[in-house]
Amino acid sequence: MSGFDAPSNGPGNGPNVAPSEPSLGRVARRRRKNLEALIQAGRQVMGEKGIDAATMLEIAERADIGAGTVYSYFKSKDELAIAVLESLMTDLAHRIEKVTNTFVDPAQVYAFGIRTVIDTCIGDLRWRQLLHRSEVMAGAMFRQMGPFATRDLRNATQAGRFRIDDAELVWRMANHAIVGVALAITSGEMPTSQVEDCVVRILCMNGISLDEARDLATRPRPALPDS
Amino acid sequence: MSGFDAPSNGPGNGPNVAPSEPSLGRVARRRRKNLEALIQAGRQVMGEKGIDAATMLEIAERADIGAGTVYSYFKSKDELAIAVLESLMTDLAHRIEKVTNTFVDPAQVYAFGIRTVIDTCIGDLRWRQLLHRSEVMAGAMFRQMGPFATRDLRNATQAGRFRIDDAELVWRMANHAIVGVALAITSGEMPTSQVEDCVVRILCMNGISLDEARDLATRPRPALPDS
DNA sequence: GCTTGAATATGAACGTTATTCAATTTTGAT
DNA sequence: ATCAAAATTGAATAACGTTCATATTCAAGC
Repeated sequence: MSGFDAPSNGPGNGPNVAPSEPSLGRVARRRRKNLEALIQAGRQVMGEKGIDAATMLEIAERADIGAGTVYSYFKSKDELAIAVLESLMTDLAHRIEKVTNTFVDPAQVYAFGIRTVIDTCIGDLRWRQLLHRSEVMAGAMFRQMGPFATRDLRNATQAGRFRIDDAELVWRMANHAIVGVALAITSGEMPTSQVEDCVVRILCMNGISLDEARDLATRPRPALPDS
Repeated sequence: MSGFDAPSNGPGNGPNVAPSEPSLGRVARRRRKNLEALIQAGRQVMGEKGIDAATMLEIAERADIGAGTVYSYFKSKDELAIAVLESLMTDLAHRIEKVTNTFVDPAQVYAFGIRTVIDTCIGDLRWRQLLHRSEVMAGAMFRQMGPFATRDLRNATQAGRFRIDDAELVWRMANHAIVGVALAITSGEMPTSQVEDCVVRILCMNGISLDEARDLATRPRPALPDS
């Protein structure tokens, strides 16, 4: 089961909005609603046009918020983009966990996650555009899906399936490799048929043999629940 | 075996720009000179301020070229950035080859290259700024250093040191992992002491055991020649 | 209910900068 | 010298992220 629940707002910077308490004042509630609307609008517009081509004005209008007001929620366009991506990542992480917590092999849990993330990146229209800011994408992925992924890596290591000292390190590298692969596929530089090989190589980073990695990557995968 | 522009062990091949042919017209020669000046200016300005903060005007002025003229050489700012990065990559690839073509173990050749690229990314001030456009960085790296890297991967595979079917695939993933690692280190999210572990994991992608990878990554490395 | 000041929202205005384009210069052949 | 095509120029354009003076909303105190 989920030992980690993704916190709504990570440490460091981020929009300052109180957690959802039922006894919150009207202002705070509206503020929260506007924040949600902004992220939702950001998901739409940025998913359609990409992060760079999306304009703050269009996002603000789609969220029914004044252009300048956005900056009382996010310090910059990039911060909004990060929030949007983190929102997507959190959703996906939870959908993945719904499936994998029935698995018995901890290594397979990780393998399933890797494969699913890649598939989503290249399959979901709304994700594709966002790949073109690799470092933002990988950063959000690292932060939001990290707790899940590193937990799986540690479980598999403890079970003797993987050999990893620093799960965060491995996860970070896997992250960037995933984004790179997805970028290559969506831009037509690589056929979709190679995804499995990519998963194999990412699994190799966990200190297992090529054959073990191949075995893990070719196991049948159940379908994801709808979001 | 390798592609047309795959490097051979023969030294003396200059960077991507051919040596000035005397049979070329005066216009073509001046055009080539301006192109070089532009890339050089781009290396300077973008290396100082990063790709985004560098302005086309400053680059044009530093190259002693009219602001609009740049667009007769490059279709866009991004295209100029790509040329700049490719220029850096080519230089580094040749410096690496000067050292590695004395090695006997083909696997060590690759390992040295990986380590050197990471070190350059995080050590050279001019490279650091450029990391923030990961996808451009990784793309240039893939294209310019690819011929060298895939050749090394294939050599090592043929020698039975690595197990790789598609060298391009592995190189692409290594690429993005390298950029991700460098980004994490330069932004303080990861200590420099972890670089060796990163190299180990990248080597693991080549289908070797963790111990073999560790052995490769810890071999003493000769110094690079100055550019 | 009314007042009030602080928090919040607004969108027009600003500044920056990549890109364009009409005018000008250069080129090489006649 | 002449001319047409190619190359160059830098001022003008347009787009967009961000700021800011003003307006609005809210909840606490009277």
